[in-house]
Amino acid sequence: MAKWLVKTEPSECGINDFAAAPDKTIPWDGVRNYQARNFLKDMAVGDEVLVYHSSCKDIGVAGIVRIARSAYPDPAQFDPESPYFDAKSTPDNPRWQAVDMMFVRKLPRLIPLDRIRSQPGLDNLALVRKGNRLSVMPVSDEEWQIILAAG
DNA sequence: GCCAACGTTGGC
DNA sequence: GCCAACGTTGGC
Repeated sequence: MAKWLVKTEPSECGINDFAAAPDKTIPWDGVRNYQARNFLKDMAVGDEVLVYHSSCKDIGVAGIVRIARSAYPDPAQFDPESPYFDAKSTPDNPRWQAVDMMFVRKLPRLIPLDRIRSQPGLDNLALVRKGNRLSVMPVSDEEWQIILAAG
């Protein structure tokens, strides 16, 4: 079972939104980067995902969710009203994918980015590499352990 | 708010 | 196919 990390702005959709509706699936949509999209396609039901809060006051890993539905065409790409609309995408040949996620748990304390940065063994994790903007990334079992142990 | 780093676009 | 210009990301 693979493991992942996703970045999100908590003002948009953070761990608290999952915690507030623990029995509901929440679509993870709006990813508009090809590399991230390809990782979404690799996600399988049951995979666990670290939820990382970015562009906010408390930056870091805030909780864990899991994949409830594997990749399907992101409906937002077909909606002209949506900020995620993509005129070059068609239902026959959709560019962008979404998955559904579900709450697992909130960490007792957020694991701040600088804590994660200071751990040895995370050199291959895109999150801590300089200038990295990838918003969906794989996390190895070892990296997963290191990150959670830092909390 | 600043700005470095990045991905994408589009002219050539 | 190259690459400059542009818009966005995201930490600080």
